Amino acid sequence: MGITKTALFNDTQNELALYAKVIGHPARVAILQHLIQTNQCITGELVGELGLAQATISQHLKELKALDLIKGTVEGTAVCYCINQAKWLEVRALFLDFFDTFPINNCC
Amino acid sequence: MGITKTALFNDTQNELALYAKVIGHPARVAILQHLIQTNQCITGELVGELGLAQATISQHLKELKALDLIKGTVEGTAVCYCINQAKWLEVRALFLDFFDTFPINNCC
DNA sequence: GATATTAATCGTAATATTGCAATGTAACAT
DNA sequence: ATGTTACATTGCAATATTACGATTAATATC
Repeated sequence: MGITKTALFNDTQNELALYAKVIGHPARVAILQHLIQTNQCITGELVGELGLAQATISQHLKELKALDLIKGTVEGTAVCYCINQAKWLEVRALFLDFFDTFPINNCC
Repeated sequence: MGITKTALFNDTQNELALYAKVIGHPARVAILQHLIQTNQCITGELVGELGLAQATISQHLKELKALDLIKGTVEGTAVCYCINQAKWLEVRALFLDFFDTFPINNCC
């Protein structure tokens, strides 16, 4: 059906899944990495860097912005994007929590 | 088109996105968490725990197994699943790397 | 062997995602 | 004012994902 039954799961599970999903595309990973490395950049730079059409990049940026992972400010005709540090640290903590609990022993 | 242009991105980006994608569903998050907490469990237990149909759970388990995140061994009519610790640590390192590099200063 | 139990697989429907061309919009430039 | 530049949005096609009923395969039990 293509629709996820979020009601069956708790908030942490849904939240983690939501952020994992947005990271779950190499273009969005590349955008985040680029923003981290350069601290900021304009959309045109990303369109040049990655090999995707402008409309596609814009769409990926929209998804990252929807989850508040990045911020954008208009600078003339250009738009400057950067990581939303507060959110980044929040999501980072979410993943660290998830990965820090791991089984010591194997079985099966 | 629904198809990701993986050729445009580097191995790390594609790998991270791939694992993020599989974590990007609350049912699979719940399965992983349950396996971590109980160290191991059979499919039927998961079907009882989460509120999804047996076929759906089986499908999610298949995806986790496809990425080698979990292992399953047949035990009579049941199948016992557990975390593949080696892979778990590998993926964990991938995400720690990704999140450990973050910008000190904000902009925009 | 017949039958129950457990889980994987198949088939299908509904929805989501990815990607881009075309178009729209806002700010700047001349 | 007109054109230009930089992005966003719209509309669409192709593919992927989610979910489940029905069926199948494998092992137990009687």
